[in-house]
Amino acid sequence: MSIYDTLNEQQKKGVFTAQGPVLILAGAGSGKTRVLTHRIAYLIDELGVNGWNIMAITFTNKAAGEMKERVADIVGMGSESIWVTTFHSTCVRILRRYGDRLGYDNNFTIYDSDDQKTVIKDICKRLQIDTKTLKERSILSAISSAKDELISPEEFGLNAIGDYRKQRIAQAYKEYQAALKKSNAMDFDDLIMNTVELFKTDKEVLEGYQKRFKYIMVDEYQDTNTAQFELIRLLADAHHNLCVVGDDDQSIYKFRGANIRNILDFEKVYPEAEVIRLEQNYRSTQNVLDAANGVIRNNKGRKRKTLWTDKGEGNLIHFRQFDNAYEEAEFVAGDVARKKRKGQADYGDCAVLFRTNAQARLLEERFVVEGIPYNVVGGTNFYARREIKDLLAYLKTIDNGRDDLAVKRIINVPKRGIGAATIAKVQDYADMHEISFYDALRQADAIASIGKSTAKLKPFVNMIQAFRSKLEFYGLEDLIKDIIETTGYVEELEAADDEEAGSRIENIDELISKIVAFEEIRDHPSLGEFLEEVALVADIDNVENGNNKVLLMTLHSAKGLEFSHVYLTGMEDGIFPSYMTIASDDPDEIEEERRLAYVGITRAREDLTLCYAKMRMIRGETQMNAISRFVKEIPTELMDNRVPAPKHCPADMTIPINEPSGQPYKARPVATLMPKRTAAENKPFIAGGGIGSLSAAGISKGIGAVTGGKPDYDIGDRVKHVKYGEGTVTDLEPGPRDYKVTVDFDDAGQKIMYAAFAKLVKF
DNA sequence: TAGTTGGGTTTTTTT
DNA sequence: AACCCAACTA
Repeated sequence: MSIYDTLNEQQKKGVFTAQGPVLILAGAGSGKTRVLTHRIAYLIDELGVNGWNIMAITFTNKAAGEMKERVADIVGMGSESIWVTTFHSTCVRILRRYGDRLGYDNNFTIYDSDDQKTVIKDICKRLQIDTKTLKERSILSAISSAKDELISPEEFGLNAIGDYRKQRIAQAYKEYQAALKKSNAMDFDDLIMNTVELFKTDKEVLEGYQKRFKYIMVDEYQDTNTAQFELIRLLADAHHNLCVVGDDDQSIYKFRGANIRNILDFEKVYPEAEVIRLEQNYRSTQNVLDAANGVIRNNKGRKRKTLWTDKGEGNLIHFRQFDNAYEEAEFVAGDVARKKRKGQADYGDCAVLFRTNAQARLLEERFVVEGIPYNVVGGTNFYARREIKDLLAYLKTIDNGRDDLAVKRIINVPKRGIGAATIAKVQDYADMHEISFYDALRQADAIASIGKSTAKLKPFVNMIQAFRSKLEFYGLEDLIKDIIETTGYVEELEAADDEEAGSRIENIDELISKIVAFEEIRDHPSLGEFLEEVALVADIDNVENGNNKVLLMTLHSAKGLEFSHVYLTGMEDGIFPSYMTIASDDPDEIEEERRLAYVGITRAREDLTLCYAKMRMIRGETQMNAISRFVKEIPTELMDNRVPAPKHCPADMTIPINEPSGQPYKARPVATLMPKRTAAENKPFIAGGGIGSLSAAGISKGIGAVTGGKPDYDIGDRVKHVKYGEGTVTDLEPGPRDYKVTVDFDDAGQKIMYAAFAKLVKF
């Protein structure tokens, strides 16, 4: 009996074909992760390959972490040394080591989309680009696409000849790259493009990595872009032991540069490639699969694939129609509650999917009312929130003084009376002497034009310098608390005392928790590493399994996940497929949208519910939409089709799909149905959240973040802290928003902390 | 310099 | 509906 016995023939072929290029076309739910993990096990245990020589690339940190775990479970020794990471982390790791060969400092900063926007705005001003006709957003997306295709600013300029608009973008692109380099910063796309550049210009580096990575595997291959493919191609060039796994039907990231040709043309690039199809689905019932197949068969130009399962037919697909989005949300939350009550499903078995993040709002409110624990994945990234970005900017300034953006962000936050005029003068001085903004600040005395304001700049510089020198002696937790204390950041928020301030403070507490957690996990936690980790996390990465909450997320976020019970909401033409793709003359766009529907449907193991709302408020406008064409592509015999019965009717009523207006169900006026609740009114209902909560600010902050209550320990009690170990409580006093507890730890000495996130356990 | 207000804009998806 | 920005006022 070996671990490979449970694999089917095709899966075995995928595992045992270790040499040469391999393309595994893996339908949804066909066990591709099992193939990858067993393949790694086979390489190590049977072929004696050193884990050091294996690289597996995934798209999210979450997927990477899970793969690492599963490999460790089945491989005896040597799984620790395998590189299992995302494209972006891989590139950062390489560039941290060799970035200097491209003219960057190895402690470069990673810019997020917010930072990019700030940079491009400034450039548009300088180049006098009229942002009415040429939007910053379009410029950035043009730059991003160029980088995905490995097109340099120079090349972009050459292609732009004769096209004024393109020429302007080319200028902006050039300026943008210069600005980033000057700030010692890279954006997401640079990480990939620069690594490719490094490999192409530096044989020594490339050969080093080629020698190391004898076996390379790429997951979600259909979502790779041209630059990522080139990166992989270069790495695999010495050994050709490249195994890619993907499903062209699940390619949903074209807007991010994913090049579907990578998968469709794999055999052209590697004519000797072995192609393996995984067509047995182990996830869903026949009905779910038939529904998925019914939709996806309307796409042209896909690789032939027929998914089958030996599971039974299972439940019919439920199709539910509502008058408006409030009723839809009411139904979904109610249905989850009903299933829970009847023991048909637990919260953690359910997921609610939608096309756009904005749709989460109503659903969330309804889940709060019902008291159902849930998590919203995505929306505004935790690290993109203002207060978090502010504090991170302090950390970045301390870590990399060349990051002008970070310095400018915080120089007057909290208010120090340093205004735009002063900043402009400092910048002029910096430009003149070709030094960074921060270095210019340090020489403020020499800037004649500033005058009195010099007195305001000096304390700022001194403060940053002090943080830097103190960092030699204390850890990141002490640093962030010192920053908050010294700058009075939280104090200012407390003074503001509005509703938002409360949730901002909670977010800051959560940031501190994340820093504490980071320091616990790492052996030698450094500031740079923390900032790097933070820059590369995706929302989905923080979703914990096993805390039994309903997950609310976009269809995109749901890729790669599976749930027993899935709700697809907003099944309306104009929402899904989105209006943009319907209006587009490019038929490929609607096909990508259809693939998204395919992804959504195939997330379900047993039970799939599609929801339609006749009316929906979009950007302040009430829209009426037809039933999604994707619903109509599902064979009708697979569906039950009902509108919920009005209160006085005994049973649900069945009506034909094509005549939603035929229903006898009159809604009460929308306004009285579900009056909009303010955040304050929502507070008593708090249900979701918890540490690591990804929910929209304010609505579902967590159990662990509840502040103000008196802890269950007192002065003199012995307590245990997750990091500092055991100690004695020496002081406990009520602070402005939480108890401040002082503990004399046996090993770590005396610490003062807020009770809510100290999480001390009395014993 | 800081805070307010009114007007204009909004890609849908994200590493 | 919500956000962002520019212009205006204190």
